[in-house]
Amino acid sequence: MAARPTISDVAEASHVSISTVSLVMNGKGPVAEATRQRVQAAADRLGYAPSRSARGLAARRTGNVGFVLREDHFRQSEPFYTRVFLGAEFEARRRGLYVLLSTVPDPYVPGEHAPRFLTEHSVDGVVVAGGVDGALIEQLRDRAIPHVLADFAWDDAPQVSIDNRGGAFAVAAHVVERGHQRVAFLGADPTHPSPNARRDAFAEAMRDAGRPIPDGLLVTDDGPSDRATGARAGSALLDRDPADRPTAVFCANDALALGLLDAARDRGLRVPEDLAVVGFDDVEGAALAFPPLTTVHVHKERLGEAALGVLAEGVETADASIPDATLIPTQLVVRESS
Amino acid sequence: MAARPTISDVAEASHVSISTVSLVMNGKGPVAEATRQRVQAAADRLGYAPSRSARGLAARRTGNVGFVLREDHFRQSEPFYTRVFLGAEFEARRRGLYVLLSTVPDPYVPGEHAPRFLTEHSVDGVVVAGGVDGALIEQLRDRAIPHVLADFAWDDAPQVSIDNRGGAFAVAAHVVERGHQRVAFLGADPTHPSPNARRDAFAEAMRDAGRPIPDGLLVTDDGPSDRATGARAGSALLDRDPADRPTAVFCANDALALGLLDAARDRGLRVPEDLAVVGFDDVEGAALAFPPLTTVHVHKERLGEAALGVLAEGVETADASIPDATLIPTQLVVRESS
DNA sequence: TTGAAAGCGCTACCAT
DNA sequence: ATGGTAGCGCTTTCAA
Repeated sequence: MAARPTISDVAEASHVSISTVSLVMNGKGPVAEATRQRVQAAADRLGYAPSRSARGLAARRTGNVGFVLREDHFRQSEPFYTRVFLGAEFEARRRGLYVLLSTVPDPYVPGEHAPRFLTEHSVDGVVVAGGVDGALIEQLRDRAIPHVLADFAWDDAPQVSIDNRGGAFAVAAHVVERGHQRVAFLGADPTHPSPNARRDAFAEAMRDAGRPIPDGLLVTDDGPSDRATGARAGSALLDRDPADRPTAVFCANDALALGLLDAARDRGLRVPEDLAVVGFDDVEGAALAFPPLTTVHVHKERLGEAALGVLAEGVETADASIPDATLIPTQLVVRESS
Repeated sequence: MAARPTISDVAEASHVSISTVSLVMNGKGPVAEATRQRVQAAADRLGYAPSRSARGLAARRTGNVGFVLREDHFRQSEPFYTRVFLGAEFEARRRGLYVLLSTVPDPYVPGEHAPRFLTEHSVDGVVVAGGVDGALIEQLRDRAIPHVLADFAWDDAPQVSIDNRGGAFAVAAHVVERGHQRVAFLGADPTHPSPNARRDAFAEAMRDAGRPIPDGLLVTDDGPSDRATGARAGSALLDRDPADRPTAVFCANDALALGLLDAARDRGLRVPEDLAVVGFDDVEGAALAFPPLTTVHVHKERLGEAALGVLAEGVETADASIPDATLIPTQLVVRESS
């Protein structure tokens, strides 16, 4: 196998200097159209691709971005953040960047758990997906590593978020239209802003609709937002006196909703006749649930794309122009559980 | 913020040449213990971390490995390959490598879908997880990029696989012990070696046990190994004449088994009384299924670790010494569906 | 519009 | 056991 072609090979083949080849490859500077084409042709013919290492060394930019998320989020049954990652990777590819994925434990000890690429400065910026220990974000800030949070918030760090408010309002309109009088909200993981935002917006919308949610039916569990929590906290809701048991429950995410469905089934309750259930996120399992779950669709890939885009713009323009917040729209998907 | 320290800073601070610092940082060559410690101390004090780019450029190794899997495998509801990736990432971290994750579509067109890091030569080797288009593997071979397949096989490419045979034998022993006389096997995705290996081993074991599986009960669907296929192909199995409807079904993976549970529920069959169901993989959802699924546990992280380990060894020793095959053990987990 | 040349920070070879 | 030094392949002034 011939050795990998270098910029000099291309320069030689197209009878120009390596400087010119560099300009062409980066689409910079003023280059005569004829020259550009000749160089490009030679590069294509030789199968030339610039060396990342050399480029990184000379330009002081690595061309890598980090993507960090909490380990338990990555392992969780429904691939929410996996899809956020896919979106980020897609956008990175478009921009010629590589994504280094790393998970961090919770709690996070900066000195011990820091992703290698942080300590080694081998990324130009970092996307943080979902809730993580604030220590990580502060470490990023202290080291002056550009970062964007996707579906999370911390101090005034730049973020890209889901339109939780819009989704919650749509759900409220839906349950009101269905005529439900006793409606509950079930949330969890109070350290994450999304469940709380959904709760507050939902409570507000129901109040606006003249059906304020009584205190006892507005529950936020301390556990993680997973199916087990949904089953447990949901059970408490369903075991209330039948007279004030809710006829509809809006869960802060699909995992909780699936757990609630488990609890309903255990009690022989029919869904949606005896109990309407609505989730949030629209994960894969929502449509496969029994019955298929009414939920708020979140475009996860787009969230990742947006986060990476915002980060990349900030890194390229090298100023502090990372916008404070970007909102990814949501959409109610009515299936059979409500 | 002070500029990032370089090797020269460390050399200066510890009164040695940069060559010596390099040796120390790489744990190579003969260096006096006193010198080593002095250098190390200076490096720590300055917060020095070698530049990846410079190192890669000089050493002609990038320190990156690629991790490729099919896009639909990555998005799928149960995070099987996600966990394989976690294992690989863990092992990579131990070895000071970065992992670049990329998905490829299926079918795969080499010229069009090749992960960037392949064409840009920015990885030292690649782990391929799960079934992918053979064209990808041939491209790897043609470009002489070291690679290891995890849970897949193609020609004589080095691979790390699951002990499908051992798992299938354990399942056979289990259903025989439970006294089942009419047992079926349900597989899918015939292009992947694992379902087929599970089928063949299971058939062999049942034959050995004097309960050969009749042809009609040994089904391999052409569809993907997912829940929808399980429901569809499972329905066909359950709609057979009651006289020869199976009393137990071993599914090639958990997704199929969950689909079969859906089909059984639709028909009002009780599990395990009317129908015993056994899966394979032990994904998150298996324990949460209704009823909890008996299945064969696969240590997914270990699969990833092993694949990365094998790859790294091969890359480091730079010879063709990548072993042909490594086997990751499995274990039967009996829950309530059988 | 193009070219020459000076690094970027490191590894590895050859001296000493 | 340690140091000097020549690149690795590229970007980026600065000149022409």
